[in-house]
Amino acid sequence: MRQTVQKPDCAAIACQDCGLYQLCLPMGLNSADTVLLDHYVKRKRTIKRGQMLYRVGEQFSYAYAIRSGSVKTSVSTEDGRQQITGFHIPGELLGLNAIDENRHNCEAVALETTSVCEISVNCFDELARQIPAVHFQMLRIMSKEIRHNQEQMLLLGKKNAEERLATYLLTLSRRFAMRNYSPTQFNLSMSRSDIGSYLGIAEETVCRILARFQEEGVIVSERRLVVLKDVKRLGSIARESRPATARVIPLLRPSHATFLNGAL
Amino acid sequence: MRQTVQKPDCAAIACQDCGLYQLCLPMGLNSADTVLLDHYVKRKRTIKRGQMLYRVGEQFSYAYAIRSGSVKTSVSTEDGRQQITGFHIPGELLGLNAIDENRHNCEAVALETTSVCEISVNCFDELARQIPAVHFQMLRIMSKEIRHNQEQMLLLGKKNAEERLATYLLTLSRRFAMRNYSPTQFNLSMSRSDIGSYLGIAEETVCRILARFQEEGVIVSERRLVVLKDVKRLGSIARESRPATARVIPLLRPSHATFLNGAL
DNA sequence: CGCCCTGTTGAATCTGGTCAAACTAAGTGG
DNA sequence: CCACTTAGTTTGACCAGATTCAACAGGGCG
Repeated sequence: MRQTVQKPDCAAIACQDCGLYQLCLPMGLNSADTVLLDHYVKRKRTIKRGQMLYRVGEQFSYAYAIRSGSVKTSVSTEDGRQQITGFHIPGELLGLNAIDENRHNCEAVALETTSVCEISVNCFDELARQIPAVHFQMLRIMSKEIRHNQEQMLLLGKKNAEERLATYLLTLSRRFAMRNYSPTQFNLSMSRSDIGSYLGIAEETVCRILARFQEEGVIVSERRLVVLKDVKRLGSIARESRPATARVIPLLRPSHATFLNGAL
Repeated sequence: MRQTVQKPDCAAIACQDCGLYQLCLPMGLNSADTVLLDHYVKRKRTIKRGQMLYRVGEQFSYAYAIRSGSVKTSVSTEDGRQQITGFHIPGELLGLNAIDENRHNCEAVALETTSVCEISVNCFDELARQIPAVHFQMLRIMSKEIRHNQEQMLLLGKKNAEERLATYLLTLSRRFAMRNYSPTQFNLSMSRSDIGSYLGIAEETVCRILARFQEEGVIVSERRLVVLKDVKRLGSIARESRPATARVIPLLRPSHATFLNGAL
């Protein structure tokens, strides 16, 4: 069983190339030995489109780092209406928010064939005890998620369909850019229906607005392929809360340095 | 300056009666000495209705524990539309989600005269180093917020105005019940406009639906006073995602016991 | 080749928003 | 103590954006 796992293994899990850089990169850990050891405990798992990573109510035993592919998370009303709360791409860590209730409170489904890395919660314990910085990273990850959720609430509560779509396309664009993919041309792994569910509008509305954007020359959209033609215009439609020029924020700031316990 | 603060002081901050029980109660700390020491570093602050606790972009220097009163947090679009993301009552901890960017990403405004306890972020560092359980509590607090936000996204994305109001009243009722106030009769500290902003509907709609509920005998509402007359009915209107019978979840579970470092 | 899923477009309907106005409660200042 | 102001609340009338229902197109896959 996993309880008898050795300490270095846990560190390894967090620091290999399995998509967990969200947790380990900012820590500046020496990964030489961890890479060496990561065979021991890393548990890769591959799931096909439509398969579930975890479901509501399920015991929280693992967090998941996405290696490749993409995943949607969602919550539902008792009568089956489903709200997608997020799309997740490689490098992101999933499931941490189950920590409070010890069971997952949303479900995660693969949008395409997806490879993930399971991290046992016990491993987090281990990791966190050894490397205080891991704790801080966990806090940051959750903090980031809260910020995203706030933006999404603003979108769902106050924006009209056009603004929602524009915001959505721009956010995607930025995320791709951050990972060195083209920010103006990309393939969507999610269906129109998924987009609608995420944005709180009907899938027909998604189609209509995309068609309108295309008419106006703002984008070109052909099924799952999207090309942004006029990012500026898109931005003015989106009317976002934050300036488009994202400030570069240092990964770690002095006042939190003690969290790192000298790891940096 | 606060950097020279002694270790016990920080523990004291977290464990006095200043509303921080969200952070310390589950830890089972001996509060005798901490109460004794809490004069040193606790910084109480009282703000009047409409005054701001922190604003967007402001440096993240303090988290706030609410002692009395209530606070709303909100985010806004660049053209001024405001989405209220949460109402906060005594015992709750505010502002932690700024940890990632090191600056507040929402604003917090008092709904009435409100007394808070400022906790320096440096103190969290101190606290967390001494008592690993504090880290775990911070994770839990943020996890809980994420869960709330997910529910709210479901509400904003998929529910109609009636369902939103019903959900809102029931959620309030449960929160009051949890603090040993009457779950069926309470005063709202927020305006109709605030409720509307929170639920993503116009304040006129809030009025209309409340009037309808009253006609149907589900509630009695007189300005800020609300009396729930038919909780069952309200529940069936709300169509919530979770069963009304909330499971009792143990504060700490075995697999996370190591976080506590034997504090329990 | 034909089925099925996804996406697209059209038309009718309706929920909830907007605008406007009246009303209430609570101050405020003379 | 009362006239006046102001903020909050309530109700009505009208309208627009988005949903719903329905029909259809087109790719992908067995």
